[in-house]
Amino acid sequence: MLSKKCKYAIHALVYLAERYQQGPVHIQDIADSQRIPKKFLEAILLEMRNAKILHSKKGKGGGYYLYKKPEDVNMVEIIRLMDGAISMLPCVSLNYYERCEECTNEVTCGIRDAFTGVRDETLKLLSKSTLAHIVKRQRELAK
Amino acid sequence: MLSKKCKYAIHALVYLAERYQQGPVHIQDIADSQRIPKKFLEAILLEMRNAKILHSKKGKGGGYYLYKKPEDVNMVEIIRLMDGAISMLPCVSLNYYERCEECTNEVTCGIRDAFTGVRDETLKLLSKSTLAHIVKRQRELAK
DNA sequence: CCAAAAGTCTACTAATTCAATAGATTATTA
DNA sequence: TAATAATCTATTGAATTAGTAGACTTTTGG
Repeated sequence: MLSKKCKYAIHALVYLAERYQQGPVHIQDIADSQRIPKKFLEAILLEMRNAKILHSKKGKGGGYYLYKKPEDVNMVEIIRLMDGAISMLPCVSLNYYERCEECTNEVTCGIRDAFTGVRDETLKLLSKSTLAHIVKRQRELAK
Repeated sequence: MLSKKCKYAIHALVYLAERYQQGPVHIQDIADSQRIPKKFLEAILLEMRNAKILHSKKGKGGGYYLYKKPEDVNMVEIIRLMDGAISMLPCVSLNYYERCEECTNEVTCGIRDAFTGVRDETLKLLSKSTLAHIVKRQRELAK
């Protein structure tokens, strides 16, 4: 399950993607519309800013806006940033690999196969899922 | 990520599957070989017993053994039992569905699509991954 | 038949992670 | 230059996960 933080991040990003190239959006505006605690959202946006996904503008008329193009931001990137590994087992993770403590011998472990497959499929699907796709889909559904 | 509990459960099951139809195995034996805290393992095995995956025999010469056939126990069943939902979002879960709090309108939510796809693929792969497969794979790798 | 073995059950406690809040600070611009 | 809005540091509270303790029950081999 994705954490609340990650879900908040996705919703905030979609909101910003819907307003791409329309100037900065206030944190307060995002917080209100997406029902996210403002202070928590601040931290989340800041993290995405540091990851160069968002930019911000301080002072009057400031706020946050997408730095990357909506078609260049996919779910894999967001989940990794917010929650860490995509895979279900650390010993199968590409970006957050860790040796399985409970594994006596990783080489002969028959469990990893299935989870490697799941990881690959998940990455394939989620990397295709971009903010641009989501916004498009949203607009179709709203008709 | 799967919880430790779930990983312990999988390892214990694989261990028992390797010894299928060879009589009951002591909790202590499983705990020692798989490096699982015994008391914690007790609770895990009990849960799987209540789910009719395992059977147990009390008293001297007792222990736990697989009740279901190794080819009939797959990863989906174990993960659901130990950790709950397989899907990454509650609003996309088949067995643990919950309305997304942060979703203003679930019907027009463009986020769900991708995660529905991930759920389906994950279920497909993990339901094919049975104890029998894992043991077989393990024996091949050990050669 | 009874003592030892081994699972069962209830109830905690500790540790970690997740979620949220508070408040002071800095930068910007109208 | 005052108001606005993001930035940063630090903490707190809540929930979940992991692990422990100990008494109880059942079974069976000698």
